[in-house]
Amino acid sequence: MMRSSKKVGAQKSSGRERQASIIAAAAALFAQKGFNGTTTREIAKTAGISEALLFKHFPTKRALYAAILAEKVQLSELLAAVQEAAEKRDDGRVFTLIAKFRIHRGADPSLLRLLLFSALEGHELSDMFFRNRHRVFYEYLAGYIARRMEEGAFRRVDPLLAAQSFIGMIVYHRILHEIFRVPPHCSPEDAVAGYVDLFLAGLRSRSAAAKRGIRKAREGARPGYLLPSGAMGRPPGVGRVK
Amino acid sequence: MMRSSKKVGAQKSSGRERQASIIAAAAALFAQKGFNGTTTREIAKTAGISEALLFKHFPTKRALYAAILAEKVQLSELLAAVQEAAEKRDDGRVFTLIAKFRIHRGADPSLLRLLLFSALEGHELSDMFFRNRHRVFYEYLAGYIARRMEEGAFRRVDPLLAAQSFIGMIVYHRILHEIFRVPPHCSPEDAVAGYVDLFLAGLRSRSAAAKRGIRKAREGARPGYLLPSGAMGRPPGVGRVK
DNA sequence: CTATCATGTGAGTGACCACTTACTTACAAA
DNA sequence: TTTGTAAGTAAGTGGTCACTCACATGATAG
Repeated sequence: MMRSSKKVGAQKSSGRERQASIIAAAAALFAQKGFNGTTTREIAKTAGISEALLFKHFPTKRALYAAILAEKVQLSELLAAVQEAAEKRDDGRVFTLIAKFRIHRGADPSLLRLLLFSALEGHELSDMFFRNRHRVFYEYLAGYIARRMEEGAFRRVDPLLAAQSFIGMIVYHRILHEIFRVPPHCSPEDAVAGYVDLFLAGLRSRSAAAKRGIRKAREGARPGYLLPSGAMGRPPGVGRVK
Repeated sequence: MMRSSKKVGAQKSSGRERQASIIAAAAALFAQKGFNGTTTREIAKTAGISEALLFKHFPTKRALYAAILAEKVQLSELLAAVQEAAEKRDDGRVFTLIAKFRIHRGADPSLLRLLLFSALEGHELSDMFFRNRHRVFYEYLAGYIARRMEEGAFRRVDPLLAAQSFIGMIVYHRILHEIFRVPPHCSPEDAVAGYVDLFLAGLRSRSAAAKRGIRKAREGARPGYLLPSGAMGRPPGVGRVK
């Protein structure tokens, strides 16, 4: 009864803004400590609001998590740049662009942690997340490599395996430094150059002699590495999700 | 008062056996669900004992976790086999052995999960774990690659970066299949062969012409990749994290 | 037989968790 | 001014967590 202007709390924001600030706070915490390691109280405090308000925006903690994952699944402008280099058959540029992008730019440091956490914790959205955001790269790459093989520029190898190798180098590089905190022993630029050089050298035709004889395609049981047609569908229904 | 022969529980075991069975149960659960995602009740139940007994063997949940990590840090018999191939300069065998070992044999499936979980959750033993069990491989490899470079068998590249690339391919392969549950698209043998082929092709001297002229070592500003002197010396101070 | 002691347990304990309830406040349309 | 409603909160609630305590059991040494 004797309360006048006691409670101040957060000033009012529109639902959208508030939702965004909650997601930002939660993403940082989940990336740092995982889903089970983060409490809703912490999230609310970080976002500067009460726990109750948090639950007015997201019905459960899991729904909030799902919203974060869904939001992070926007694909980058990277593919356009790569596409251009790919059409010019500039192999060095194609792989350098991808490596550079994933190593310094576009490398939201919390994203890798979030992704690993969600996969390890068996979150049901992890698959979708992984498939849209990550797999796209190496399926696209596999398509490019297969094309260059047909053209005789690359040796015949399993293109999907080759693409995985390249992405593997890059991702492991990040895991080493971002997750295991291994201090870098050379500049990011040198690392990118080193990976691309090593990988391309392994792919290029050793001698022009290999150029004919491609049609044979002895791979036999090649699975399905032909370019994911509709690579990124619409982000599946996120809001609710139990 | 009316109790007569009610409680049966586990039959008595020696402290050692019991401790081992607790560790086994806990390791499986931690690997599956992480530290925060696993309850001591579950662990006790899986081990077939009461929670109270669990806490008689390990003072805290964290101590139990530490015991598991410490136990998993025994290094394998792998290095001996590799050493032999290395002395014969059998490059293919060296890399195939390592890849094979890490891909099908000696690949305790829970180990990768445990390692990733502990790194993500910032457990203080993660550093030690990683350094002893994992880093050894690529530091050893870097040494071997550097030697083969000196001998003119490999192109001049940054040996540590090359070693990381190779381990990266292999580890990413496992992460893809064990963590993200991507179905394998070829047999493990083909995968191993593919990775080794790709990697070695990238390393080998393109032409014999390169063989002389190594002494020049035009790298100029080469950083510090000269054979980790005491390959597994004391770790660089990485040990923060609560 | 009995005292000892490691091995074992059921039944807690306080702390903290995700989530709810009952309420207030600010603001804009009527 | 009234009033409808979205934005906001303090103070819970039941359940679960890591961890404890008082006591039971059984093998064995004297």
